[in-house]
Amino acid sequence: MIMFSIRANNFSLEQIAESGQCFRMKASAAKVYTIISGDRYVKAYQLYDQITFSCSYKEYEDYWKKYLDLDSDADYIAIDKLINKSNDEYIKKAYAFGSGIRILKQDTWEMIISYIISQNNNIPRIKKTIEKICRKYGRLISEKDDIYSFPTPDMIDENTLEDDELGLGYRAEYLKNIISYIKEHPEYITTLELASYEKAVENLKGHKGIGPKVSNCICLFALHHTGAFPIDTHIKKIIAANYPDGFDSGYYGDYQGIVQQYMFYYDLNNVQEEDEE
DNA sequence: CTCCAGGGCAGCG
DNA sequence: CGCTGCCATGGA
Repeated sequence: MIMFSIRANNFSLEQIAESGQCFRMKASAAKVYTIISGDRYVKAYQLYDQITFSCSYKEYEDYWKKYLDLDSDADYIAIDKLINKSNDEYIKKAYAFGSGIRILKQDTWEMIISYIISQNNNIPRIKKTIEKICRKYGRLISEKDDIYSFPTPDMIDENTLEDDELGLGYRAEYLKNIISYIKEHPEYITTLELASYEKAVENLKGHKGIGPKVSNCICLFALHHTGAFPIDTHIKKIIAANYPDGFDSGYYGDYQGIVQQYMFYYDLNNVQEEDEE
């Protein structure tokens, strides 16, 4: 098998997989993570700061390096300094807990669909629904590992999205609308990727089923606008419990999206303590 | 049984 | 503008 290794700080496959920003990354019993994006996949294994990938150096350089945000080490050094010099004890705890998180650069089309599904939904069910969509419309890309691609727009028949097996509920109509729109405007995704953060958010919000939260998630996890700060139920809960005078995400400027992810991950995975008051 | 989940929309004022 | 009730689905 072709393999390739790198070393990295501020990087944890486990934390990224459990961070809730990606829905198709999963670990096998041997702590080997399968990372899937569009019609590609790679397996990765981490021992301390060494990460080994089941792909060639070229494939890593061409795609996975950027996908995993491993070309942005300087940003994570900068945010480490920014958090350490602040006096925000909650953020310091959240950062200490999840400092191996990176903001992935995921496929734009895949994130549009995934985050529309995510609304008023929970992570395990979001993952199941996306898996069903891939099996229903996607292509078998690994028989050995039983992996299906995320379908492209033309692989999806909008008229079957309401099938009970998918369990999309009222979200089926939202998907139908955006998929039809993208089929009629093939340049849409590229236009989004070239747009500024402000224009991308506004444009995304113009579609049914995409509001402030979903649009900011797409901006953060696909378009890599790390100044985006999606506010969901967890972030609201964190702010209510820890910031009686409100939370000024602007302090972290272009890195506030990364801070948001530390907060989210800490709230999601640090289950002991908390819940007093 | 109720409550909740990476919210958004329509319909108000 | 901001606020409120409703929206499908499934797991706890």
